[in-house]
Amino acid sequence: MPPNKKMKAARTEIGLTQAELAHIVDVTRQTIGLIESGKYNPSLNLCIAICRALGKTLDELFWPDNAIYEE
Amino acid sequence: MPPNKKMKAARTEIGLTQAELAHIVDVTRQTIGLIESGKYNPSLNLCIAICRALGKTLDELFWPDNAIYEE
DNA sequence: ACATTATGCAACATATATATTACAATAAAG
DNA sequence: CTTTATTGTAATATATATGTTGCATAATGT
Repeated sequence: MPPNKKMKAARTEIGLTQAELAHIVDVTRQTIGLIESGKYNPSLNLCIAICRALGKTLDELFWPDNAIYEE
Repeated sequence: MPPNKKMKAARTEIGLTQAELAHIVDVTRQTIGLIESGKYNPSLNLCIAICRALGKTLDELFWPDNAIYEE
C-alpha cells in the first residue's frame, strides 16, 4: 500500500499530532503512523473513526482511485 | 456492526451470489456472508476490492451515514 | 547547544480477520 | 414434493492488525 498522504494532510491541517489522533480514535500512535506510511491495512471501523475525527469521508481519505502512487 | 444492506443490495442488483463475489475478491463466501450480516469488521483493502467488484465507492457501501455517534 | 516534542522503527505479545471444513436451514426450481 | 442452489452458522487453524515497550532520529523551541 502506498503512503496515505491525504490522511496525513487532513490530520496536520487540523493541527493534530499522530499521538493526539491516536488517542481520539483509541489506538496507539504507532498504528496511526503505520497507516499513514502505508504499512498497515486498517479495519473499516478504524477508517471510519479516523474519518470522523478528521471531518472527512471514506472516499476522501481512503479511496485510491485518484492516487498517483509515488514511492 | 449492523447488517450491510447496501452491500447486499448492490451485489444482488448485479446478479452475483455471495460465492461469486467471494471468488472475484479472493476471499471465502463465509467472509462475504459475515460482512453482509454485520459480524465482521473487514479490512480496508477488502472493502475496496468489494467496491470495485460491485461498481460502487466506499462511501456508497461502507459509510454509516445514518449512524448515531457518541464518545 | 540543550531540551522537548513528534515521528520512525524494531521485537515480541495479543486480538481478531479470514481460511477451512462441515453441516443445517432456506430458497428456488424441476 | 424432491432436488439443487444459496445462505447461515459453528469449530478450529492461520495470517495479520494492533498493542506494548523501548530506543533512535528529526524537528522545534529556548
